[in-house]
Amino acid sequence: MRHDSRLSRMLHVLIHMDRHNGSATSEKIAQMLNTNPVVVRRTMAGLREDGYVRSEKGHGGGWTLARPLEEISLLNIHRALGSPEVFAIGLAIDHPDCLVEQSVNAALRDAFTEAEAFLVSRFASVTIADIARDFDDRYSRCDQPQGPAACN
Amino acid sequence: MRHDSRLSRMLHVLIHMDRHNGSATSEKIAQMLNTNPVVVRRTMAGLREDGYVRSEKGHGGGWTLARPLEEISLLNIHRALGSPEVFAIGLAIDHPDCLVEQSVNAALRDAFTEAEAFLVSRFASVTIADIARDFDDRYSRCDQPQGPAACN
DNA sequence: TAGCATGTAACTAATCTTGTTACGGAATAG
DNA sequence: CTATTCCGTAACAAGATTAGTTACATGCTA
Repeated sequence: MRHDSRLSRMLHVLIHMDRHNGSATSEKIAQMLNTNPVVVRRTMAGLREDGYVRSEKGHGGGWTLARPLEEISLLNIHRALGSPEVFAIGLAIDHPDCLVEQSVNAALRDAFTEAEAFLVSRFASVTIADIARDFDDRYSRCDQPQGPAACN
Repeated sequence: MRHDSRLSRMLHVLIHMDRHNGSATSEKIAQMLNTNPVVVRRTMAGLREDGYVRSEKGHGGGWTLARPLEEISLLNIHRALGSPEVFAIGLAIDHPDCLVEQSVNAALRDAFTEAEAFLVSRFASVTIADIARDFDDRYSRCDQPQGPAACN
């Protein structure tokens, strides 16, 4: 079962956009994510619709942040991506009328519903600015001579 | 992203096996799950290795419960299935040396780790007998004349 | 108006899971 | 001891989903 890494990727992009503060073309972003411009446009479209980024055409165009990172939570981005399915494990619906299946699914549904509520509240409580601050910490530490080799 | 419904299906099967208490062939189970015998054997193999069911070859063979449902938790079955990935959302690893990616992934990993711990403890606290009891409730209720149409 | 950048549809490729076929081995009935 | 039944497993085919790609239209700016 393959992972959906769009959330991780979008957070990555938004922080880079903020720190480099300027506009970035889909081409540039695609290089950053090891993918291609069309995929970037597809993915960023949701963020634009929800007002977190803006896109401009023509010379000097590209993508820019529409709001400060303090005002964007992980949940906001999750939703902007269409609230993709969180779990890779799901319920069987082979015999919807079977009472055994109903009991099994009710039990599993309870557990997954609670776990998702937990995750959602966690996502709501973290802003991208929080993550960017953590990045600043790492960066200042690795800026030292004895720091890690790669700080791109 | 397609769901892995093996957990739900295996719980379903185990309860049926217990309530009908006798052995069931892969063929029978396959019919119950709208699938085919080879898939059943593949999936049940893990449960057998962990000692929850036994399989016997030849005439009158098939699958039987090796332990009472009281002693089998949802977590046991989850593990017997190889502890499949719980989440459909994952971390991007396009640039492992990029400190921004590291910060993003650290934040996401924290959230997912906690959510998974929650789910695991939930799974550990529910036995299949608990679910079977819930089934008994539903069954006794629907046994009434005014109950649901299908009580297979 | 030339060139750059996004928007989007349509198609291709890669991947993953499930379903299927085929055959081997073990147990049992008769 | 032989035919039948059933599991075990490998190997292959089919189906579904996602990411990647191509192509072309639109819009903006110099």
